[in-house]
Amino acid sequence: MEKHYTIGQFKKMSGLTARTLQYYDEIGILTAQRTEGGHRYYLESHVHTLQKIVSLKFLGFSLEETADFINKDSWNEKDSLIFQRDMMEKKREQLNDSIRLLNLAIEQIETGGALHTDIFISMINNVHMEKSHKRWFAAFMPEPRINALFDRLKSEQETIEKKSMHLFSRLKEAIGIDPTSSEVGKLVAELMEFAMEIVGDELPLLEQIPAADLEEDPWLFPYPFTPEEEQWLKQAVNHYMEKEGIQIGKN
Amino acid sequence: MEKHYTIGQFKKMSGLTARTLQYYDEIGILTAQRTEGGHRYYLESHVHTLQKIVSLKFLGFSLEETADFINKDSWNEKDSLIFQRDMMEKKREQLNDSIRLLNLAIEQIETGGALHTDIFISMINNVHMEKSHKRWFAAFMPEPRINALFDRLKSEQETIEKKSMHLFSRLKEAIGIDPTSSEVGKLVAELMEFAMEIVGDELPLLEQIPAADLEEDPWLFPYPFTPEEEQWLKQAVNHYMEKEGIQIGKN
DNA sequence: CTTGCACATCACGTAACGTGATGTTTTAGA
DNA sequence: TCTAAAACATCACGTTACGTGATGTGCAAG
Repeated sequence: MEKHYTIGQFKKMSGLTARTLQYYDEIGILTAQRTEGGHRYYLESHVHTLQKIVSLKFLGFSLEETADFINKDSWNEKDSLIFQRDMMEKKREQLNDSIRLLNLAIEQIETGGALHTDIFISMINNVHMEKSHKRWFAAFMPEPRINALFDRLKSEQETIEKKSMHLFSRLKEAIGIDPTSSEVGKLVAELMEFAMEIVGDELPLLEQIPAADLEEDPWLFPYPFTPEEEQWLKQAVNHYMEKEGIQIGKN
Repeated sequence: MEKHYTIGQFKKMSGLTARTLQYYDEIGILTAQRTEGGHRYYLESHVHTLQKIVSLKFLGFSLEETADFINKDSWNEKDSLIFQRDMMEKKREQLNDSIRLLNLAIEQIETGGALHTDIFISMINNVHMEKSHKRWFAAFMPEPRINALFDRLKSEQETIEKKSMHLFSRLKEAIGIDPTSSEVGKLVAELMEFAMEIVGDELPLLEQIPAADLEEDPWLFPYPFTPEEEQWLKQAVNHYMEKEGIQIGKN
C-alpha cells in the first residue's frame, strides 16, 4: 500500500504552509487526493511534483511558468531558460547598484559625516538615469565617444562615487565660511582637479555645452546644492579662478 | 510666478504614468495642487519630492518606507540603511544561485546533451536546502566539521556542479547498457573518484551514516535516479567493486 | 460655441499567498 | 461507543504598486 500524507504531515515535510498547498491545489498545479470526508491527502508522486515546483520557483519562475514546465517532462528548450537567466541578471545588476549606493551612504555616516540628502539623491539619480543621460549627451557628442566616456567612468564608478560623496559633503559643510579663505580655496582646488579627472580628454567638447541646458532640466540633472548654496559656491570658484588665473567654465 | 506643470507635462518629464502620479497623490506621498476645476498641477517642490521618491524606490524601499524618509529630512539613522542593504544582499545571493544553476542547465543543453529533469531538480535542491542539510548532518558530525566540509565544497561549488551534471547525465544515458561493460566501468570509476573528492577526509564519518536514513527522506534528499535506474547503477557499482576488490559503502 | 483632447473618478485585476472566521471530519482517550 | 480536541475544510478579504478600461467633466483652440 502506498504511503499517504495528510496535509499536516505534508506541510511539515515540505516546510510550506497549509494555505500554500491549498492554493496550489486551487490553481491546479498540485491537485491533492481527497478522503470521503473531503480532507486532502498526498502520495509519493505529489512529493515529486512539489519538488519540481519549489525548484522552479527557486530559479525565479512564476507559478504559471512552473505549471508549463511540469506538464512537459523534458526541459530541453533553452529559450525560456536563457530568457529567465537574462531577467535574473538584470535584477542582479539593479541590486548591485542599490547595494553599492547604500554602502556609500552607510560609510558616509560611519566615518562621522552627515548624510546630505540632496547629494545622495543626485548620486542615486546619476546611476538611475544613466540611459537618459546618454541620450541627452547624444546631442553634443558622437555616440562612440559617449560610450567611451561612460565606460571609463563606469570602470572606476565606486571610487568616483566615494570621492564625490566625500568632497561634496565637505563643500556643503563649508557653506557660510568666507569664500576667499584658504580653507575653502583648498576644497575648490580639489573640486577642480576632480572635475578634470572626470572629464578627461573630453574637456573641449564638454565645455561647449551651455550650462543653462543642464540646469534647465531639473528632473534629469538634480543639483546637489540649493540656489543659495550655489551662489556661495560660485563666489568661491570665481575667487579661486582669479587667483590661479585660469579661465574655464564651471559645471 | 512659479512654473507649474499639468499632470501630462509632469509625467512626460518624470517618465512615470498618470496612474502612478494619481496613486502617489492618493496615498499622500506626493499631494498635487488642484485647479478650480479639479485638475492636478505640480510645482518645483513636487519635482524635488518626486526625485526623492524614485531614488528611494531605486534603493529598494517600499513606498511606505519611502514616505517615512520623506517626512524626516535628515537620513542619518543608519539602521534602516544597513537593514536595507542586508536585505538586498540576501536577494543578490539568491539571484547568484539561480543564475548559476540556470547557466548550468543552459550549458548542458548547448553542449548537445539532454537536460535530465531529475538530475537538475536534485542539484537545485542541493543549493536550496543547504541549511536543512546542515541541520540534518548535525546528528552525525560536530558542527565545526560540518562547516569546514560545506565551506570546502562551496569554494568549488561551480566546478562540482558542472562535474556532477556532466557525470550524472552520462550515467543516466548509459542506463540499459550491460553493467559489466568496460564503458560503464569507466563511468563508475569516474563516479567513485568524484565521490572521494567530495567526501575528502570525512570518509570514515560519512560512511557510518546508514544509507537508509538518506533515502528515507525523499523531500530532503531527492534522488536523481528512479528505483529501476538505481537498480542498474547498483549492479554496475557492485561489478566495479568486485573487480577492484575494494569494499566501501556507496552513497 | 462646439469639438476634441486632457483630465477626473470609480472599480476591478494582478501574484502568491497571509490571516482570520466559521463550520466539519478525524482521531485519541475515557 | 461516545466525546472532546485537534486537524482540516471553505469562504472571503487584505497585501503592493500600480495597469486597464469605463464613464463623466474641464479646458483650450478654431
